[in-house]
Amino acid sequence: MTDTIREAIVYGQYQPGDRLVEDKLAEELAVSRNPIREALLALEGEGLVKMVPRKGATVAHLSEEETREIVELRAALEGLSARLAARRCTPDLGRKITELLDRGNQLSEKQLSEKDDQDALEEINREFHTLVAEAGANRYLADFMKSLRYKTYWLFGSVFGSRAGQSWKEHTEISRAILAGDEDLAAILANRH
Amino acid sequence: MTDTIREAIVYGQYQPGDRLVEDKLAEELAVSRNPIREALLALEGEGLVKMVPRKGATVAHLSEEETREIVELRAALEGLSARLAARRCTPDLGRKITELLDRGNQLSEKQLSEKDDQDALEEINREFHTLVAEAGANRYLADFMKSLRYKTYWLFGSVFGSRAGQSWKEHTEISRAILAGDEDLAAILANRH
DNA sequence: GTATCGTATAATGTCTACAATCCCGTCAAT
DNA sequence: ATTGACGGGATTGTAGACATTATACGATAC
Repeated sequence: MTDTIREAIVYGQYQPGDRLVEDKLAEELAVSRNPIREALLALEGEGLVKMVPRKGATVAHLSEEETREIVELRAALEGLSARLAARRCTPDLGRKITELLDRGNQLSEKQLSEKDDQDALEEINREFHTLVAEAGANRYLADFMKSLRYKTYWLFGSVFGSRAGQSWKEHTEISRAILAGDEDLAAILANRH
Repeated sequence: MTDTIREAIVYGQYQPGDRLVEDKLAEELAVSRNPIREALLALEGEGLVKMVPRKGATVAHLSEEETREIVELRAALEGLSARLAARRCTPDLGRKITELLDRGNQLSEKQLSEKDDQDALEEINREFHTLVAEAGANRYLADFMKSLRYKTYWLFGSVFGSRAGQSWKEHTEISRAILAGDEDLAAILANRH
């Protein structure tokens, strides 16, 4: 239920500022209001929904200010995450990362015109970040970054495709620094990324 | 409702691992199960409660591993927060911080044996961190750190009192770095703190 | 014509009831 | 004695109904 509504928001089915009326959602999704309320509450915790007591829920409307804050924070935390990964990366995870890198490189060498390829690359992108977070061995950081990534995708989803190739090159460099255990370099690269 | 349960957890009324049965909580707090469910859901989002579908909610049980992760993350983020504060601190906020520092210093010079004084100092401590977060001008970071602070208090609440004096000296130094706009120093000091 | 008050409507907050599921203890069969 | 099936009790998930409150619109007074 939560996932259904979240995707509807992230994929743009509901626009920022739209009211999310419990009765209507309940009818559309063919459940009672109770599960809807719980889903909205969870989404509020993630920052995608804004709830005002006695007034109802709306899709969160991120001001430029907040957008800046999210991007800034994500940049800083990607840096921190990469630093921790460089410090702690186990051989096993290192192998997985290089493996994923190979797959990504193969894909990005092909022409990127096809929709399927782009989707696949995005999926690999996500996996890459997940692996780095795992290597950092800090679940709280990993969870928080996951929600931040959701939000940046939400904010900039449309322009991701065009940067996919560039993005992948940067991943390669970051990985190299992580595998070499160079904390500072990994942090700087990831921050810029 | 949420606040009531959270405090009961943070102040140790419910121990980690304890089951939180909706019916019983509902009866104790004299409401129906519905508000309870919503509160538990919110607390799960904060990480104080663990919910398993169809099995129920328990007070989260933080392993040593997780404790380490929380402390590590908080240290890093306090550093980041102080860095941002040093970069962005407005004159107005600067005044407020020095003001708060004075009040804190006055209090910490008195003997700290009295319970009231300790409580007051803790309150000022909280305000200090809140001000620094505000100066950093990043609400997402500020919110996240607030929940981290809740958790560290929960984990180490009992030993806070003894460190209050020491802690306050460190605050003074951090403030000085922030007001001077020295990002690196502020970050390092706050990280260590 | 404007402002204010009252009422109607719509939406949220809460409660009670019921259905679905899980857990534990008992009992029988091998 | 151990394992597996079966009930009973407890607990969660969901539905529907009621109470409470915010908002919008219209009527009335000035």
